[in-house]
Amino acid sequence: MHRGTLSLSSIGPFDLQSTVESGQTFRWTREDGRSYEESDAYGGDAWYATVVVGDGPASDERDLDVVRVRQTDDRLEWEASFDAEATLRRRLRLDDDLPAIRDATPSDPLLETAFDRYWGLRLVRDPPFATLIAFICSAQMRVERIHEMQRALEERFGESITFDGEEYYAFPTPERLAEATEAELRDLGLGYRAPYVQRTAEMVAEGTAHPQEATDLAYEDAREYLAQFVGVGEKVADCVLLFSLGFIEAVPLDTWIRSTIEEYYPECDRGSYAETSRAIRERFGGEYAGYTQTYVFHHLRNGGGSSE
DNA sequence: TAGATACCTTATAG
DNA sequence: ACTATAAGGTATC
Repeated sequence: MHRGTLSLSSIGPFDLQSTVESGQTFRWTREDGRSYEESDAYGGDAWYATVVVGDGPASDERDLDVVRVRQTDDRLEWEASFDAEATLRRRLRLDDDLPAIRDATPSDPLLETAFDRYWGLRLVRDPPFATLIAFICSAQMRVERIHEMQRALEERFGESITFDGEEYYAFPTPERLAEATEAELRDLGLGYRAPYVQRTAEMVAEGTAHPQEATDLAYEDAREYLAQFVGVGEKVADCVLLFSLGFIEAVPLDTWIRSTIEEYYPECDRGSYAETSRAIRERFGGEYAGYTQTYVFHHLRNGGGSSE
C-alpha cells in the first residue's frame, strides 16, 4: 500500500467531487457505493477509485494498478498499489493554473456564477479508448445511466484486480470488446449503441485507427479524425478531445450547451456545428474554452438556468 | 450541404 | 396502469 497527501496550497483550487461527478469522466467510482443520481448523497469526503492501466514488463501483459483518492478540506489524500502522485497530477490535471485560466476567460454573469459555484472543478485526462466508448454510449443517455453502462462493460469484459481486499475492474481492452457480439452488448442495456461500440472496438483492435492518433493533429483535424469511428459524430469527438486528449479548447455542443447558446448567446448560433463551435469557443475564452464549457454544463445541469 | 427520421432503453410526467 | 416524452446524438436517406 502506497499513500500520499497533496495540499491545496501547492496545487491551487481543487474540488474533487465536482471534478469527478460533473459528467465529464466515467472512470472514477465512489467507494461508498452511493450512486451519483442520489443528489442528496453528499460525497464531499468520499473516496473515489479508478484502475490504472500501465505497460507491463512483458509487452503482452497488462499491468494493472488501483488508486483511490479523497478530499478533506484543503488536502487530497490517496492510497494506491503504486506511487500514484504523478498519475494523479496527470489524470486530474492538478498542474493546470485555474486562476490564470479564469482570468483569461471573458466575464459575464452566467460564467461568473458557474465558476463561483463549482470553483476548483478541473478537467480530467482519461484514457482515450475508454473515453471514446463511454461517449459513444452517452448518446441520448442520462449521465447516471452512462455510468451504469460503463460499469456493466467493466464487470462483463474487463480484467479484475484485487487491491486492499476489494475487487476492481479495468475497462475492457479493444480486443475484448471487439470480440463481443452485438447481442451481448444489448443485453448490457446499450441499445442501438451496441453495434457502434463493437465496430469501433474492432477498428481499434485491428489497427485501422486509434483515438490516441488524434493527439498530434490540429484541433479541428483531430475532431474529423475521431469522427471516423462508428457512433462518433462531432459532439462525441469533442468530448474525447476535451476529457482525454488535452484539447481544452474543445466545446462539445450538446443539448445543454445548445440551449445555453440559444438563451444567453444567440449571436453565436451559426447553424452548422463547426461554425457555432468556433463562435462559442471565442465567447468562452478561446484556448481554454473547454474549461468554461464544463463549468457551465455542470451548473446548468444542476438547476442553474435562468428559468430556475 | 442542410433537413427529417429512426433508433434501444429507462425514468418520469401526465 | 398506460402513453408520451426526453435523456451530454449518430447514421442514413
